[in-house]
Amino acid sequence: MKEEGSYIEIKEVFTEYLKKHQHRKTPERYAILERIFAYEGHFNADILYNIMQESYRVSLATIYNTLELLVDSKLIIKHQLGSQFAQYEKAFGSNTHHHLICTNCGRVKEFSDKPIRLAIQAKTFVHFEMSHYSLYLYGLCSKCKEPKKKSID
Amino acid sequence: MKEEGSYIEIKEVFTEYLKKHQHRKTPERYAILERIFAYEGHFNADILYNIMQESYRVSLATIYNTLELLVDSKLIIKHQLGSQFAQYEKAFGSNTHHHLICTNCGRVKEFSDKPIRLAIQAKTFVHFEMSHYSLYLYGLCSKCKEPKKKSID
DNA sequence: TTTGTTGCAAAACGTTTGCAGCCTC
DNA sequence: GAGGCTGCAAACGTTTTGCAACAAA
Repeated sequence: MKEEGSYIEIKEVFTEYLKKHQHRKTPERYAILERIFAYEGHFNADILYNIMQESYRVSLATIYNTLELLVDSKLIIKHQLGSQFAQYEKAFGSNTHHHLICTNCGRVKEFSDKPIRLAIQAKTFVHFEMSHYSLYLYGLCSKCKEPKKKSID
Repeated sequence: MKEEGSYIEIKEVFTEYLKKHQHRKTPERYAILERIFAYEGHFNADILYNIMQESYRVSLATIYNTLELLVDSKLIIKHQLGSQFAQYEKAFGSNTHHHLICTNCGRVKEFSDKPIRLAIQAKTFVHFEMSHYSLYLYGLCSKCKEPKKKSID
């Protein structure tokens, strides 16, 4: 897995993708990519839309359009973490991680685990070519497990 | 993990759950459970609604209500496999399995893998109590990978 | 110049909710 | 009989779509 750090590199990957698929290199698309690059953590279309208003004004339709391109170009990952709306996160710059989802409050936390990662990566299929994966562990977070004890968290 | 086979046993589990949570034992709820018990594979609320019309007529609202109870009672598992709508499957009668999802055609296949299962089950958290998990592997199925070669599958 | 892309608003989609009547407890 | 559950339809929130204007190629 290549470690892609700078925005310049990410931008190049996106440009290559757009060129290859004969999509246009619009300022909106790069503005969105730039904003995502600077954003830490999970986000959804609405959050991104609100953030964008500060810098480069784009419509929700364009947000969705661009998110789809970014997912297809493997620059971001789309999650459906149980809620109605899709959540996204950068696919570059950070290590593979999994998600803990509290079935009571919906809170999402990330964690990494080498044995799990290795076990999954070791798996190969004759009739399937894996590109990426998502592991979601559901359960109760500390707050919902022990409601009597006030955790600051 | 206890192997629950017959509908009688499943029904008992559900009855226990309803009793414990002071929910009423309505004919609609049992009719839905019975239909799910007989159904093979993944389904969603709409599919279930259509199937139900053949035997016991219930409204979509009741379908959703009952699905939530069944999820809560751990008799079925809810998945968000990338699409807009939730998919469900029985949590009884079959082994733990994971999902292969084709990013091109959306086809879903199941597979089992002991090393992966053990690695995940070995993981414990101080501030999180795992109840269940979902592993989704995304990629290209044989049909979408080699479109020239006709696979019978 | 061509045609993909944009913004806007309306539509679509799965799911949830409000409410009157019903039925379990 | 009280109150949870049902069916129905309307409401909801996210995502998609239709269309005219725009701009990248």
